[in-house]
Amino acid sequence: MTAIKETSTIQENKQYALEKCPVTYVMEKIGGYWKPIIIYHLSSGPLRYSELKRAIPAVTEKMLIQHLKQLEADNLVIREAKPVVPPFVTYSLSASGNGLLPIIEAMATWAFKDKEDGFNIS
Amino acid sequence: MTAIKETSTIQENKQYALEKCPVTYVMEKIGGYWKPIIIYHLSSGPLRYSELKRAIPAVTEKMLIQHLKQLEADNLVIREAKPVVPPFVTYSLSASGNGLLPIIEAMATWAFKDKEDGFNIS
DNA sequence: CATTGTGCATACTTTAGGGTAAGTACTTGT
DNA sequence: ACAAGTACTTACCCTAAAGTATGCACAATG
Repeated sequence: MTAIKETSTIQENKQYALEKCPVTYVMEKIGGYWKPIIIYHLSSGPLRYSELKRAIPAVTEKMLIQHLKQLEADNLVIREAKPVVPPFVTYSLSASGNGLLPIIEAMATWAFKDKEDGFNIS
Repeated sequence: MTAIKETSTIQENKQYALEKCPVTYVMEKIGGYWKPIIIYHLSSGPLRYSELKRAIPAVTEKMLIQHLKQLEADNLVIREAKPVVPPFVTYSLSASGNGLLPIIEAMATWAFKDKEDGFNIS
């Protein structure tokens, strides 16, 4: 993962925001471009790595694996690997990851309504 | 064959994600470092620009005004200026902006629980 | 007459994160 | 022999968003 420079105000401010703001906390966990999409795809059941890859064609392998690793590190998804060859790895949502689904749904509801109402081109 | 890149994949992918994913849509609106914090501070009532500035000392004026402008453009906050000098400008949440509060609350609940459960190394 | 306080604007720099391209190890199929 | 499929890894590049620094117009205050 990208090495973080410990002497940047960006990081300091992120710390501030993380403590002050639960939204930022959540963002840290699901804020990557593909994370919510991955979570969405896993919400209907476990998937293999290659299944995810095919389900989200636009994502590159690097991004997919990177986000999966982060999600795993944050205990949102669970990785299970069978020691066979060719490899057999499945990803599924953890309890914590499942807990995000209502939030995502609430967002979807808001987004839908906002898109409707917002015919106001200012 | 001067292959000048006129379209970035980042933008293409953002488009993809925006259409496919309500979370990304919401992120686009409240995804800035300071936006949720601004919204939080406005949730208890309208504030003047300078009051916001003092309420969130860590934010720079550029970021504050930039995010306020974006929030205004997205119809999440309402700017009201009195044509007096010194200027008197207040910001308040719009109906749409208020609609975000339940989401933020849901996030707060999740974040709180996640922090508790997850005394995970990281 | 210089400072303070309002609410911004704008040029320049940094950095975190996303993207590209290529390689790895191992086996099965042709 | 070689391609294809599995699940990654690594080195490097590019950009959008965040940050730094400064300036503006105006009035009241010391």
